[in-house]
Amino acid sequence: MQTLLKHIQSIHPISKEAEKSLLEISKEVHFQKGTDVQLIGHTCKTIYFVKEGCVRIYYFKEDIDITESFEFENAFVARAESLFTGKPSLKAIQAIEDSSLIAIDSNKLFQLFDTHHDLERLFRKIIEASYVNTVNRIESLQFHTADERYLDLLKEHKDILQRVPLKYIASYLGITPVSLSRIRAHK
Amino acid sequence: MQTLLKHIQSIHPISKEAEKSLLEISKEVHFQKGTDVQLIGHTCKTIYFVKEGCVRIYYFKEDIDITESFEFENAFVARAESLFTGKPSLKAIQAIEDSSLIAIDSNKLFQLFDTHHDLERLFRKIIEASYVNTVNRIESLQFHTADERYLDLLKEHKDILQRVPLKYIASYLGITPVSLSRIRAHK
DNA sequence: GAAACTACTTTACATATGATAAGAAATTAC
DNA sequence: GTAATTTCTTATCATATGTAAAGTAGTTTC
Repeated sequence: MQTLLKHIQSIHPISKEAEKSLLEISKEVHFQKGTDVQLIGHTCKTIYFVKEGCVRIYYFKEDIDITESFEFENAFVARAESLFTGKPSLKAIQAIEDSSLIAIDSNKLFQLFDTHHDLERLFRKIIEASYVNTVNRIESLQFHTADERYLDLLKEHKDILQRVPLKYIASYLGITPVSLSRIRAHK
Repeated sequence: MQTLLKHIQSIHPISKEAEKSLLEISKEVHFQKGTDVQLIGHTCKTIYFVKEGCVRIYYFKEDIDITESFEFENAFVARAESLFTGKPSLKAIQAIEDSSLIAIDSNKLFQLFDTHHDLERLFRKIIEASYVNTVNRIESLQFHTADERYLDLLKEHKDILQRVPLKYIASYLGITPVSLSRIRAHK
């Protein structure tokens, strides 16, 4: 749990009481490579923090598996569209490697916001940062070529090729595995 | 200002005192069609609420004008990547029609969060909703054809063709104006 | 260790989108 | 109201990506 507290500290320091309350609604969970952390159709009631390993959010479009996002160590993961609307999610979370996650009960967390103002601020900041990331990703998808997006991804996650199968990377970039192979061959 | 308060009410009701404080840091501003509300290179310190008219966020990629987003009546607009990081923005906000906006001083707003917990919650929810929107937009850019994206946009904003020039719509969809013309011709 | 399966690459062809240029339509300026 | 400017469309050609199929390499299963 120290990893989580340390990460939080770097975003927005919170009181000892808030830390204690947060830990009370958190627990460490483990998932084997390839297994689903959360299933399609399930309403998201948990926010995860990746302590070790990596996960992806994915969904199916007409039977094709599409990776929406990856998260590695020291990042939060949740299916925002379900967590913030209360509707069942069309997406799943899957462990790409054997992973240790810290699961935070979101309903209890939202309740804590009433008594711990600093916790709400912390999570506001986390959401803001995620929002900025997605806005940047839109820019990337809107006007960068697949080629540029591939190179940008490698720059940002230097070890992603060693950790994540290319087929997941392809759909994340918005292209087919065949097209990704072609791009890689031209380097 | 009633429009703003009414909109807020529908998201997360706040106390009379919070409303009063919010109005104290807000003022109505007017922009003529085609003029910039905020300039490129300027650090974003204002959150706007569109009372009337419509605006777009845009930037230049290699001299080409690209529309990142549109906002119409009853929506908030801000350049998130600058507002939440404090860095100068590479983007501008422009009025597409003669527009009446309500300008909220973001630094003062963030200060109010300390005394008005309900205000922070309101804006947390606003950010959450924006975040969900951008996640959905990624999905759209990632695996829908330009054709599908065009039809989706028309469905969501039925009057957009009457209000927004096609060249702005084209770059928003991630395609050239020529390509958009082609898509429209095939309907 | 052989068989089965999965991930990745390569090739050939089809299609969508980009780039450029020219013309038509609409809007703005005087 | 005409001229000038901007916006939009159409046509042509080039290029990137998709689809399908076959082959290779690596991994898993028993």
